[in-house]
Amino acid sequence: MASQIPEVVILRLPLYARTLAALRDSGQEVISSHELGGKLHITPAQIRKDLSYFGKFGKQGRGYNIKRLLEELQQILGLNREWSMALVGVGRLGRAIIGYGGFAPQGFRVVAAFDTSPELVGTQVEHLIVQDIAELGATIKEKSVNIGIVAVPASHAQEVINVLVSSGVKAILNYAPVVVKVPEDVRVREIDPVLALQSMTYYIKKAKERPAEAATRSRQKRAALSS
Amino acid sequence: MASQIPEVVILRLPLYARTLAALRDSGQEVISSHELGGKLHITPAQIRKDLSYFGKFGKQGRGYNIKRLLEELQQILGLNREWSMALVGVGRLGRAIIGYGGFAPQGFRVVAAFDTSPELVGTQVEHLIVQDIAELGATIKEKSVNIGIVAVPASHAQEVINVLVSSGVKAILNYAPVVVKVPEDVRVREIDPVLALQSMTYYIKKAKERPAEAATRSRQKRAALSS
DNA sequence: TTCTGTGAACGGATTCACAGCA
DNA sequence: TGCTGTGAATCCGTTCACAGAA
Repeated sequence: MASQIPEVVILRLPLYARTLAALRDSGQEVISSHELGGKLHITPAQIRKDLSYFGKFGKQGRGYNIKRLLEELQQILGLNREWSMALVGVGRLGRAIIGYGGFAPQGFRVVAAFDTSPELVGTQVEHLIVQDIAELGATIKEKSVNIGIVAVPASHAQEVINVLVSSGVKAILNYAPVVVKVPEDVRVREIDPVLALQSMTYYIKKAKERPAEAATRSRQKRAALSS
Repeated sequence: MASQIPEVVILRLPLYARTLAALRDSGQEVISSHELGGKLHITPAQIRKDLSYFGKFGKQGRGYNIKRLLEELQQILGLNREWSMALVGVGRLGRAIIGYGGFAPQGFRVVAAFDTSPELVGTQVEHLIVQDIAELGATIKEKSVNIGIVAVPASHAQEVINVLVSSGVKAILNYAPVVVKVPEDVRVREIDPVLALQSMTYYIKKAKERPAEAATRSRQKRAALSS
């Protein structure tokens, strides 16, 4: 029963959490769904409905206590702990991922890096020693890794993901430009800047072809902008 | 009139194009909506409906000619040309973006890089000389840049995007973890691996709390898997 | 008043189902 | 027989609108 929460809702929660964290750091204590919606281009009703799946966090007439709501969201999303991740593929992209400073402050840590290349295995990249992919299963158990990051060429992504999945990983951040097959209980998120670009070019092209009505286009649902 | 094509459809087209390109390279000549759907976890009906917004590209009883359909999609998306991009923010992330090998083969080229730091301006990064952001407007016109890439800290993203927009850029790839405000006729795509991770942790956490029904969860629409 | 929480109404994307062509 | 193209039906997320608490 209960909890069949739409996936889109889950995708928006981290956005709320991020924004609330920034507001908290700026010293603000309370926010209304209207004001939060203004910042995120989301309607106030949407935000209230999303939150209502998880409980009643607001006060009528006032809004939401930022600190309180943030803590609730972190609890819901599991952000009040550290998550260990294993990276596969220590090429140029993989190295950039290891060096990316955005993960650690949010509690995500790359604790192991794997590759197949004999030249790479054994070498040090930042704080990690590159391991052979044969050791993946053992290391994942040993270091309680929950998340895999795939940064290998598209042609090898599926096999790498098979190894991750058979080692028990349930969440994969996939930088390889392919849609992969995974069991029902494994989540994959694709990070692909090229796909993002290729959908934007459609709109640039269209606007150039018919410049007159450029602004008529429907955008994502129009946010009720605050005052 | 006409063309109010849902944005989700446009987001799927590059996926189709990518897959068709791989099939073409593998020598396959024809594909059915059923087979293509199997590779992408998309229902055959969805694919046929998506394509029907743009024309009739298939042959009943046979399927789609891969080369032909790919060319059509490239035409529709504007992928049959080069696109010039300007990068703002030459920190660690910015440098990784400049060095990323995935853009060029798809016709996307970073032709200028900007920063505000006096230490960086004038230095060379790969094939580019870092320019002061004050030169952005002029360079964008000069080099016919259509796309901006933002790789600055969240706190500066909005102002950088304001500059890009006022220089005429209509598409922005935003690596900064903030939702920014842009005019109706400007497209923004966020690239944020942390948000992607933070929504997956929800499911990992949930599965651990109620392991019994882990596999019961509804996934994204179940694809009718091929044979 | 102000703003939340929520059932009901709505709207739009997905899926169905079938006519029709190869 | 096989598979496309597409109106119709369905499903599901979004928005509405209002009761009710502060």
